[in-house]
Amino acid sequence: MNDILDKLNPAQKEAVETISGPVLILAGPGSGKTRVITHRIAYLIKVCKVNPRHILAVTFTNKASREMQERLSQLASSVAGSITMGTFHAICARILRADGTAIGVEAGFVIYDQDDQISLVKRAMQELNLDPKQHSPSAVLNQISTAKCQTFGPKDYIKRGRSYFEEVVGRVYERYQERLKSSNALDFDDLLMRTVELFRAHKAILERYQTRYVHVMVDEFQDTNLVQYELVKMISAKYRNLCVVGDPDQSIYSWRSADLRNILNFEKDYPEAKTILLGQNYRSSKTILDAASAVISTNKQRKPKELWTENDQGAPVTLAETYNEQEEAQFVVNEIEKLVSRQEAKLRDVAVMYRTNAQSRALEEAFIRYGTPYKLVAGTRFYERKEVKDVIAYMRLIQNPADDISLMRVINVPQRGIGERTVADLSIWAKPLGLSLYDALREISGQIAGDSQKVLFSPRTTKLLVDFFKMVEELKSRSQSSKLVDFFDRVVDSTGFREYILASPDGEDRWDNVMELRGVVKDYNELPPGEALSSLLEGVTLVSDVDSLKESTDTVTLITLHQAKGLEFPIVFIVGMEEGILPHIRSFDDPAQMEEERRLCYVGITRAKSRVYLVRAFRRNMMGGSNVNAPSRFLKDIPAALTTGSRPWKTEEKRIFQKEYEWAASPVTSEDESLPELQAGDAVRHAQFGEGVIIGAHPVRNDVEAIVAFKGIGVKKLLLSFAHLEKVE
DNA sequence: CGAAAGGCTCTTTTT
DNA sequence: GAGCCTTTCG
Repeated sequence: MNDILDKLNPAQKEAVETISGPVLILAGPGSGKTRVITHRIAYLIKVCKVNPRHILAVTFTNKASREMQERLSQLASSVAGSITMGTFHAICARILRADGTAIGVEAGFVIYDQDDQISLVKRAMQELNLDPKQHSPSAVLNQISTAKCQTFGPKDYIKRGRSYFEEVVGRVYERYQERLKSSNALDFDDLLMRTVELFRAHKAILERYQTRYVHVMVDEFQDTNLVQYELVKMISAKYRNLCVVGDPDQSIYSWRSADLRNILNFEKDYPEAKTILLGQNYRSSKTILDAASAVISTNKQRKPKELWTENDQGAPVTLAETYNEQEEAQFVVNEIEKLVSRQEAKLRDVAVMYRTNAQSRALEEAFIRYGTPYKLVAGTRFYERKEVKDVIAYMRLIQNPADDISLMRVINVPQRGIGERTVADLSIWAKPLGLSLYDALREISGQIAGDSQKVLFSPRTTKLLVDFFKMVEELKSRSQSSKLVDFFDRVVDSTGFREYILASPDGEDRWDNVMELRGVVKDYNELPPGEALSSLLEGVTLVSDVDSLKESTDTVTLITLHQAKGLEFPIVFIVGMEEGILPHIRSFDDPAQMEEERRLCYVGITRAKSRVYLVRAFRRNMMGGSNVNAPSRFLKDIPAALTTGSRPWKTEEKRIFQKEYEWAASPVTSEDESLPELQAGDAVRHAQFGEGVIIGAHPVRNDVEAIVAFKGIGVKKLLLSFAHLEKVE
């Protein structure tokens, strides 16, 4: 049994053994946090003989939860499955499905994601005759979300409202909640807020959970918001065995209402709390840890804490400057190829991190051009793709016909002649009758049969509406009887979705996405029909992209800095180390946000075990135009002794001049090897870029890369096997 | 009345 | 460059 404690250092051991009362574990990066949590749970079960049913563990992502389950089953095999583990949202969804009826939440509710939330805000604003140009729906939603994270309902919000804007938001908020209710839907924030509401209103229910969960643990506590903390406090109030784990320096979700004060308040709310610092880093080289510390130590709103490692000094941090984002991507790919060919790393050891999703584009292009396998973690996130959301909306509508948002999404997809105007009219007609849009369709179908004289729509439109209604009814009856996959195929088939997708631009790719969704559907196939559908729908709303990150294949990982939290890689590239990108321009006028950018940079660097590359570009194309960005201020904070490569801020002006000159002049040099049919100096034509001159060429893998200066466009690097250059005389 | 085409504005990060 | 909205055409 002592193997649970054997391989732990003194601080880790203390964290594992302190099982009663409140505990705050401050865990630096790479300090074996996951290990401590899993060992602590194993210790509770195996040594203290705690029934696993009595343990609740909250994680930040589903992936973290799965990983913990896996590690746990190695330590305490058989029982690991029976503890409650998951994200706040997943756990709350479970609680509300079980007990939500007490506060009027029906068990069959659907969960609205951000996309749906925006649609609903727009709809609410429309109903209130508010101009979306005057108040942006996303700003309004933001306010609503913030309010919910502080458990302010519409009434509380309106009471507090001071400005004109808040008055408007209050009205929208009220209407928004009404609409959620009539659609039998909850949004992300509702899952949390309404669970708190449930517990406040029904002490008996709360007590049941309090009695069950004797031991409560929360991971990534620095990124919890007020409702989440409230929830945790309520559930653990009876036994006060609450263990929270976090690192204030890695708090990067304040824009999602995460509140660092939770950590400060924890010590206030639980004066008897024991605080344990995990300061030894087992992940990174000394150099990397020192560089990261140098970056984070500039923050003012922070308690310094001592981090150390017994790992080797390791390689210096590589700083690199490139001309633009294409060259930046090129540099990354070349460097990776070098590492791989020297057998210093496999592709799977490498992650390329960036601040904004848009930055992945240039990287992807370079990876594709060189044929280096990669996987993109976000981009257009899978479940947010139009084609995927559309199919899901069909299924949601079938499961919950009250879901107006889903109905509006699909009623004319593929186009069946039911336009905006018709839907608006339908909505206006349904509202005073208290009908959902779907029930309104049912009424209309009934009227046709009953030959009512009330004619709402033209005969043509009426027929279209009735046809749609009948189709959905038909599918609904299917959903009761068929296996989920058969039902899925039926949906895609009888709605005409398949032909519609295949006929659209990039149809093949989009169809592949639908088929990928079908693969997910298969996982639920063995459940009984009714249950299968609702589990599927909940699953697809609450998963994130990191959750599906597989380690098995040997590819480079492209990932945002936010998503990289909690992961580790031997080799990390951070690109876009520029003012305006990292730190992001939106943080310039707010010192608190600037500190968060710094933490983000810190999180990125500390993901690395052995090598870090910090790359920046002089020029970057953003919204059509091209910008010259100064090097990131974070680069300056890393002592020169820890780095290799150019310190860009010294040579910057010179570089800009040289580079701009070189590019503008596009001199035809003689650095070339000769090509099969083309050589330097040849004039060529390209389908997209027009006419140009070959500047140089060199072999790449089993291909040749040509460098071509195009008239009015600039210099491009092209692989001959792809580019189809045509020689011009 | 719906669909297609052109013009406008803004770009962070996500459970 | 893309999504969103408005205008125009059928």
